[in-house]
Amino acid sequence: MENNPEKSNFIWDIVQEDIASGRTKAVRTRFPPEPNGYLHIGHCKAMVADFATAQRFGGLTNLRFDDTNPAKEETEYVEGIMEDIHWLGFDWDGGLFFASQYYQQFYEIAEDWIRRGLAYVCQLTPDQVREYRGTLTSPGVDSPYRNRPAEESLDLFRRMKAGEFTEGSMILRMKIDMASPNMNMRDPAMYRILHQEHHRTGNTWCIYPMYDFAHPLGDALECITHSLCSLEYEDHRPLYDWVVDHSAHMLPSRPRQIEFSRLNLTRTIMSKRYLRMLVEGGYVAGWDDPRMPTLCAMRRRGFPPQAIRNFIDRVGMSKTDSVVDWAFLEYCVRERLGDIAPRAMAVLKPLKVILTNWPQDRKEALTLENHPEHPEMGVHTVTLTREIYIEREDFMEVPAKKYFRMFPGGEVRLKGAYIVRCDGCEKDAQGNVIAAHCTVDMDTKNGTEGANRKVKGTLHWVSADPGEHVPFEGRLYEPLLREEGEAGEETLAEEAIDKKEQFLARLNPDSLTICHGYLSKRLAEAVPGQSYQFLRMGYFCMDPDSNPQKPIFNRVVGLKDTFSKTLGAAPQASPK
RNA sequence: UGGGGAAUUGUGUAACGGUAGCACCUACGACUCUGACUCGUAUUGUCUAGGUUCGAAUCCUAGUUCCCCAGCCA
Repeated sequence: MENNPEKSNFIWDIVQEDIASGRTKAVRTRFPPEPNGYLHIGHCKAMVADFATAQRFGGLTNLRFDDTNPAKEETEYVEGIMEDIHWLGFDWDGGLFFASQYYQQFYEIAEDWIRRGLAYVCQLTPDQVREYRGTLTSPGVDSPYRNRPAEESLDLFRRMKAGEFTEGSMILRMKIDMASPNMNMRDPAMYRILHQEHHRTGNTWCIYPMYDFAHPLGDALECITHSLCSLEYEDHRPLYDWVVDHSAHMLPSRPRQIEFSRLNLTRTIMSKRYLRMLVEGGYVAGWDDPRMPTLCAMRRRGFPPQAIRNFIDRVGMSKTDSVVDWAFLEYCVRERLGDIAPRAMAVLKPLKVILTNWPQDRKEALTLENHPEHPEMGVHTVTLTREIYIEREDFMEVPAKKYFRMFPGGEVRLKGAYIVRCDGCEKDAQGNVIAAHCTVDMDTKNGTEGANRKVKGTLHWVSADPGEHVPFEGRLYEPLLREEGEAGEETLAEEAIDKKEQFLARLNPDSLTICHGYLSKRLAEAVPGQSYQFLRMGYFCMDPDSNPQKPIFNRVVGLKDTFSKTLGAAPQASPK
C-alpha cells in the first residue's frame, strides 16, 4: 500500500525530485526515537514516514536511538521500542545505531569548532542565559564570554569533559547570532555538564551533546539522505543546516530535513508527560493498559498491526495540523478483524431463558461456521440445552419501536439453532426481569427445510449448563477523554484551574466497564493475544492476565451498531 | 508588535492553470440465520476580498484565522 505508485505525498515528491536531479543517489532514512518512554500511535506516523519512504525508493532505514540525555533514558525503553517496531512489521535494514556511539566524533567536531571560533564556553548561569537570549520580539545580547580566546574555551571544554566542573556551571555554545529573529540561532547550547550514568556509555562521559548538535551530525555520519521529522522542528532547520555546513569537512554526507504534521486523534492524549501522569497517578493500570495509545497497550487490547498501518497510510502525509477521528482508527481495526477473526458466541450481560418445551436432559450439538465469508476456516459446535443465556439487552418486556429481538409474543431465531417464541418472563420482588420463557419451534432446526422461515431477529446465546459454558470477565473500553464539548467540560475553561487539573477533569469516567458473562465452551481453547468476533457484540482479544479459571477478554472494538442509535434517539419509558 | 509554518465538506486527504475526487462519519434504502459484512443512494467543501487568465483550489496583491519557537529536553 505504501508503495502504491499511484499515490504520492509531498515528501515522496521531494525525494523523487532529489533522485531525478542526481542530488540523491541511494535513499536512506532513519527512525530516531529517544529511549525515554514507550512508543505510541503518534510515533507510527513517523515510523511509516521513515520506513515506507525508504522502501518506496529501494532505500534503507536506520534505527537510531537518540540517547543524548542520560537523565531520562533507560535500556528498558530501548528494548520496548524495538519490540514495538517489529510488531508493526518494520525492520531496521539500514542498521541499529545509538547517538551515544558518536560521542567521540561529536567531541572532536566540537573542539574543531572551538579552534575555528565557531563555539565557546559560556559561564553564564542558566537564568542569565535566558535573560541574554532576549525575547520573541527583542534581540538577545552577546554573552560576555562570547569572544574569549579559543585556547581558553578549549581548555575549559577539556576540563568540562574531565569532570572538573559542576552541572550548570558552564556550557559550550555555538557562536551564531544573538540577534537572529530565529530564537534557535541565538548561540544555542551544544554541550552541557551532566554527572549522570548513561545507559550505554556508563560514566565515560559527563558532558552530553544537545539535540540540535547531535541530530544533524548523526544523520550526516550515517549518510541519511532525508531526515523526516515533525513540524515543530521547522525553525530548527536553519540550525540543522548550519551545523552540517560548518562541519562538512568532517562528514561524509549532506542530509536534508523535511517536516510533516504530527498525528493527533480525537479523545486521545499523545503527550508523554500526560501519559506518564496517567500511569503514575494510577488512572490506568500501566503503560500497556488497553486504554492507552501506546503500542504495547494497543497490542494487548488486540489492535492488529496491519490495521494500524492501513490507518496511517490512509491518514496521509501533509503539513496541515490535523486531528483524526478516533472512529477512523476503529474502522480500520474492524475491517481487518472482520476478515481474520473467527466467530464465536459469548454473552456479556446474561439473562436466563428457559425453553419450556425442551426436555430437561436433552443436549443437542449444533454446528456453527467459524467465518461466514471464509468456509476454509471451518466450523465449531455449540450445545443447546433447556436453559440458556441471552444478552439482557436482547429482551424487552415492552418492545420499543422497530425492536425485533425477544419480547413476549414475538419470535426470534437462536443463532444456529431453532426459532423460538417468547411466552413471558419471570420477575423478582423488585420487578426486575430474571428469566424469559420460550417455546421452541421444533421444525425449525438450523439446516432443515423448516428453518427457512423468515424471522426478523437472530440472537446469540450460550447454554446455561455449567458443563457447556465458561464464565469470563469482559472488559469494555471507551476513549480515555470525554467528548469535546461534552457536559462537564465547559468548566474547564476557567483559567483558575491549572493544566493538570484541566486534563484530569477531561478524563472519561466510563473508559472501562467490566462485565461478567459466559463464553461458549470452544473459547476455553483461546490463547492470550488471539482475537475473536463475539457474534453481534464486537471483537474481543484474550488478555495476557487470563487464566483457565478466569478467562479475561478485552473488547478491541464493538461492531458498528446502527440500531442502538435509533433506540437511543427515541426516549424510552422502560427502566434499564 | 519578531521569526517559522498551515488553511479544500463534520474529519482526514487528492486535484501541480482545464469536470473539485477518494475514504471515514452521518442519513436513507437493499440484502442478511450477526440490526454486522456487502451493495446502492444522498447531504455538505476550495478562509476572505480584489486581480491576472478563455478558464484559478492552484498564479499575483492585500487581509483573516490557526499552529510552532524565548530548555543546560528531544
